[in-house]
Amino acid sequence: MSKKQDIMTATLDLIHEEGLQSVTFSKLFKRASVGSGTIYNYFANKEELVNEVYRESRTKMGEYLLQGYDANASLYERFKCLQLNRLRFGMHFPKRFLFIDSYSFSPYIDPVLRNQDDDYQSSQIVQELIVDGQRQGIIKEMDAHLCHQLIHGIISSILKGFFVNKYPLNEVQIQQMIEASWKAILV
Amino acid sequence: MSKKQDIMTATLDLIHEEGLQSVTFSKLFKRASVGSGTIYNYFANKEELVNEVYRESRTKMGEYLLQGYDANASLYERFKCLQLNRLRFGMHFPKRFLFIDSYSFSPYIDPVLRNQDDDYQSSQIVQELIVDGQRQGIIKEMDAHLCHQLIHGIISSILKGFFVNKYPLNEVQIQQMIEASWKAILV
Amino acid sequence: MSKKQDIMTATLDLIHEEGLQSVTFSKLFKRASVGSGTIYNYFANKEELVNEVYRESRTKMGEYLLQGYDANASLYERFKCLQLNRLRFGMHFPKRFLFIDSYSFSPYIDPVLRNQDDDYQSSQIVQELIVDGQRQGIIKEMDAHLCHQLIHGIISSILKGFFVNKYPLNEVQIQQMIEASWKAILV
Amino acid sequence: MSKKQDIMTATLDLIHEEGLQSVTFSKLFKRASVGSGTIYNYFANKEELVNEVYRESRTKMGEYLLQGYDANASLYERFKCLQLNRLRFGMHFPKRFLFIDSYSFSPYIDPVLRNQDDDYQSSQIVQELIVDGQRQGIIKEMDAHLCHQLIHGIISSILKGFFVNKYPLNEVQIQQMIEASWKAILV
DNA sequence: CATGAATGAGTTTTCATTCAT
DNA sequence: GATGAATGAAAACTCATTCAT
Repeated sequence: MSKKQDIMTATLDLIHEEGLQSVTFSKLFKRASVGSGTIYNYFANKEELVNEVYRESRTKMGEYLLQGYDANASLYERFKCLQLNRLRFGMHFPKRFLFIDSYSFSPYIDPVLRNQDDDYQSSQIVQELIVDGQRQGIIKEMDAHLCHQLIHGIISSILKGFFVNKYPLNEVQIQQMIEASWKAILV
Repeated sequence: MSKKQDIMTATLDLIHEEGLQSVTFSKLFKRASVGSGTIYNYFANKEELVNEVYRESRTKMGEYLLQGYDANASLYERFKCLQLNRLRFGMHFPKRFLFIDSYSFSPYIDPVLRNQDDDYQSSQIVQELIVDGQRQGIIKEMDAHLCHQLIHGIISSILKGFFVNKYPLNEVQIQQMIEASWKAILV
Repeated sequence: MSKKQDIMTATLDLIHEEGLQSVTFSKLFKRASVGSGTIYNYFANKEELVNEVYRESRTKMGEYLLQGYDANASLYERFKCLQLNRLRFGMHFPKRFLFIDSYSFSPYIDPVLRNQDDDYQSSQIVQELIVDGQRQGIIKEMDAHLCHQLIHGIISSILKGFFVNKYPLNEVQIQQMIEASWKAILV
Repeated sequence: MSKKQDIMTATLDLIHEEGLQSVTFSKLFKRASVGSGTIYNYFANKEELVNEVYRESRTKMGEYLLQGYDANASLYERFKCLQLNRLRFGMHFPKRFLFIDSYSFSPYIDPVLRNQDDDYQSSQIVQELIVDGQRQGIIKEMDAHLCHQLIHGIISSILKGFFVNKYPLNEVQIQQMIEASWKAILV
C-alpha cells in the first residue's frame, strides 16, 4: 500500500509543479523512488493513475467539507461552516484543491468520477441549505444549482488569487469573503 | 494568412475537445487540413503556437470586455456593463473563455502573456471602479485585488456550471448574477 | 515504396535467422537502415507488419506455382508441373517457403490470410487435377483435400530436410520425389 | 512434483493456444495456479522450461513410436506399425506433436535436444527398415534420409490438415495413407 | 518450498521536428 | 509557401527475474 501511496503523492506533486501534460513516467518514478514497472502493479496506465488521484482528492475534500457541521445550527452558522471548510480545505491542501479545480472538467478525467458519491453528500447538504433558506425567505429565489455554484465559485476564485499571491488571506479577509458570499445570495 | 488561421482555429478546437495535453501535431494537421511542415512557417514550435492562440484569445476578450463601456455612467451602470460583458463573452466564445480560464496559470503559457496589455486595460478599469466605489462609500473596504477576484470569479464559476448544463442561463438568471455580485461587494 | 520494401525484406530475413519471437524492432531498424519511427508510417504494429510479409509471401508463391502450367497437358504432365513448381519455389525462396510453412497455423497470423485468394487459384487447380484423375480412374479414390495435403506435404517435408542438409537435392532426387508422390496417389 | 507438472502442462497448453512467442510468465502463472517465483525452484529460466517441455514431449513420442514393434515381422508389417504409431501419436497428443513439429528447428530449442536419444532409437529403426527394404529390392534405391523424410513427412502433413479440420481421419483414411506412403517408396 | 511485490533492462510506440521536393 | 516521408529522442509499457517473507 505504501508504494501505491508514494506514487499517488508524487503524481499530485508533479501535476502541481509542472502541469498534467508534462508529468512523464520517468519523472514520476524518480520522484516516488520506485522502479519503473511498479506503477503497473497498481494502475493500468497513466490515465487510470491520474483518475485515481482525482478520486482520492475528491474523497478527502468531501470529508473535509463536513467537518464540524451541525445540522441544527442556524442557517447562517451552517452556511458559514460550509464556506469556511471549503476555504480551509483549499488553504491546507492547495495541490488537491487546484488539481480538482483544474481537471474536473478536463477530458482526461472520467466524467463518471465528476459525479461520484464521495463529496456528493456535502453537495446535497449545500443544496438543502439553499432550499431551506429560500423557504425561510432568507435566501433569494433562484435555481438552487446556480446559487450553489455561485457561493462555491466565490471561494474557488478567491483561493486561486491567493495562491498566486495577489493578496493575503488572513482572518479579516476570510471573514469578508464569508460575508460577501452570504450577502450575494440574500433576498 | 488563411492557413495560419486554420491552424489556430484547429488548435483551439482540439484543446477544447481533448485538453491541451492530448493535442498532437498529427491531430492538428488533419483537423486543419494542412501539411505537417506548414506550421513551421508560422510558429517556431508547438509552445509558440499555443501561446499565440492564448494571446489571440486574451486580445479578443480584452476588446469584448469594454464594449459599450461609458466612463461617465453611474457606478452601478459601469459595474453592470463590465460584468455583463464578461458573462456574454463566455457565452459567445466558450472555447476561448475556457482556454483562458484553464491555462492562464499553466506552465505551458508564458507568464509574460498573463499580464499582457490587451485586457490589462479592462483590468485597470475594474480596479479603478472598485477604488472609486470605495471612496464613495458604496463598495465595502477591502483589498481591491481581492474584490476584483471576487466579482470576476462569480462570473467564471457561473459560466462553467452553465457549460456543463447544470442550469440554464437566461436573462432572468443573468440579471440575478449581476445583482448577486453587486450585493456581495456593497458595504 | 522502397522503405516499405526494405522493412519487409529485413523482417523476412530476421524471422529466418532468429525466429519470429526474437525479431525486435531495434534489430529491424538497424537491418533495414531505417529510422525507428518509419515503420509506423506503413504498419500499425508488429503484428500487421508480419502479416503483411506473410500475405506478400503467399502472393509470390501463388504466382510461382502456376508458372508454365498447361491445362491441356496430360494428367501426369500437369501433376509434375505443379509439384516441380512447388519444389522449385522452396529451393529458390527458402525464407519465404519456411516462413509460410512455419507460421501458416500460428496464432500470430490472421486466420483470414490463411485462406486468401492469392494462391487459392493454384489450390483450385490442384483440386481439379485430383478430381479429374479420379474420374479417369488413374488417381485413387479418396478425399480430394486429403490427397492434396498428401502430395503437398511430401514436397514440404522433403524441402525441410534439404534445408537442414540432411541430403542433397539434385535433379535425380527431384525426379525421385516427383515419382514417389505420383505413385503414392495412383490406384 | 505436482507443481512442476502443473507448470509444464500449462506451458504446453499456452504454446498450443497462442504460440511460443506470446507465452509470458504471467500468463503461465495464472494458468498453472502457481506463484511467480515457484518456477525458479524447478527451472533456471524460461528457455530451460521450454526445452524441458520439448524434451518430455520427444521422450513421450519416442516411446509411443515403438509400441508393438516386432523386429521379426515382415517389412510391410514393420513399416505399417511405425507409420501408424506416428499417426496415432499425433492424433492422441496433438499439442505435443505440433509443438515438436513447429519448434524442432527453432533457435529457442537447444540443438542438442533435437538429436536426443529418446526417439533417436526409433529413427535408427526406420533407417534400418529402409536399408533392409532396399537390400531386398522392395524399396526403391534412394538416399535413406530422403526416404525417411518422405514417409515421415506424409504423416506430419496429413495430421496438420486433420488438425485444422480439412478432412476427417477415420480408419479408412488412415489405411489409405499407410498404403500411399508405402507405394511412394516401392520400386 | 511457495509466494507475489518490486524491479529495471529491454521493447514498443509516440510525436515534434527536419528537409528534400 | 506547402508538403509529408523520414527521423530519433523520449515516452509508455512489458516481462523475466529477484528476494524478503
